[in-house]
Amino acid sequence: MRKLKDSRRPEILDAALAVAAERGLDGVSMRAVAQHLDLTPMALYGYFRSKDELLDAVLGRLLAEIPPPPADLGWREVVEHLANGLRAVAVRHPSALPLLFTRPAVSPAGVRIVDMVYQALLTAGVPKAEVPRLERMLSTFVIGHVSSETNGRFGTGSLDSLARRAQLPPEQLPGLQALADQLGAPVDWTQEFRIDLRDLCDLVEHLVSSAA
Amino acid sequence: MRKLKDSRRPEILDAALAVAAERGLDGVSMRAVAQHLDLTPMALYGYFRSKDELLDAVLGRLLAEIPPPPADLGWREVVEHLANGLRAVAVRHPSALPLLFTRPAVSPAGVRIVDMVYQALLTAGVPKAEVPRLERMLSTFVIGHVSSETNGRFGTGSLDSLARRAQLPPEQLPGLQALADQLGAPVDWTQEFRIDLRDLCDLVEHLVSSAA
DNA sequence: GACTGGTGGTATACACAGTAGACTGACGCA
DNA sequence: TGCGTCAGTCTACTGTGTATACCACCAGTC
Repeated sequence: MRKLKDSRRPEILDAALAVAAERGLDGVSMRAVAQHLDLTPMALYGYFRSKDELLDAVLGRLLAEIPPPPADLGWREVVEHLANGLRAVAVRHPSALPLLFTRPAVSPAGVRIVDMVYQALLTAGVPKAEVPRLERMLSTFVIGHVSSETNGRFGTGSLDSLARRAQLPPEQLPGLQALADQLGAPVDWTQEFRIDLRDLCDLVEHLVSSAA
Repeated sequence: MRKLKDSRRPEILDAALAVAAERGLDGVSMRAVAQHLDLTPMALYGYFRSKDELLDAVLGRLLAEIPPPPADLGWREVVEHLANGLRAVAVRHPSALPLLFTRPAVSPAGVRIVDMVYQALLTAGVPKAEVPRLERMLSTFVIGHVSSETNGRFGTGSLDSLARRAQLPPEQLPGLQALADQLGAPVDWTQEFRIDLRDLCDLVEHLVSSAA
């Protein structure tokens, strides 16, 4: 296993993000990244053993962009800070975001974030045995929401939802029919994200108080 | 835009799933699927306009595998039925699962499922204006959990979590340290999924009662 | 019987992907 | 002077999605 250089690794990750922004994640090829740096593709293999490893590093870079929360925050604020931090990253790098759900976050930055959530839940009074589960639930929601938002699972507006309905006879979709007027309205995703998060923190608090 | 044949579409989707099971989702190439059917790759283009369209159809097939809930279930049971149905699909086709989060579910089967959740929430007494949000929250969790479980975001066991910790000095990870004994234990994902879902349904009920 | 149109494929070819392997040139140090 | 390491190049192989062109068959219909 040959040793890898690391001098220009950050530069390469930036190039990969730039390419992703310009041509989408599928456009991130070794050739494209190399070209962005005026290099040959094979030069990258001195820094990353494979394309997969490069993409893992890109994900690590994304997570590292989340600023650490100030020390004096309460547990809810910590959770919100981290969640909003991830969402801000998503806004900055929407096209790179699918990485979040397609590969495990094994980078140091990822571990650090999980640890902060653990601490937050512990100070909230969650029993030790429940902490890992609730961390998984929260992170699943946050990553899932942010990812759905940017990759289109939540639909790209009313036009889309109308088109989907048209595939089936309306009488087979009573729920959609009953909600016809709600579904046309545009959604403020930032607000929805905040409310969902508040609800989930309420849930945590509820579990704490009912366990006591 | 040429018209597509549909006679052998199901057969092709089965072949794609079989290839995914054998060689992983990345192994699903037009050539591999064709070979599985003793065809040339180009024969598939009579049935699907592109590989993307084929994969969308595979996702539709997965969702169509979820059995419709019996008519006499309460709203919580409907939600649980659908959630467990999706999870069962995930167990049957783990390697195809990343499709769930990487492309929007625009198939009729997907629309039908969303509609059933809408109906469930309405009968639960959720105000119309809140229904779409809660559906998104629930589906985000369900898809996210199932997807995390099968694609490894939840880690592949204690060995993995130990390895992750080793990347950083332990004194930087007080949360992980405090939970050392919990984190080694194996997790019953089926149970965790059920408990999470129960908690989320409790949350829905709480919102209903506090809105009244 | 010839003509037409649709169905269900094949054959060939192109541009692009990841990456193995061998190589080149520059630089620091003995 | 010569050796080792670093940084990057060049070439080539295999595999990918898919456009274009073609062919064989079979049901009607004039």
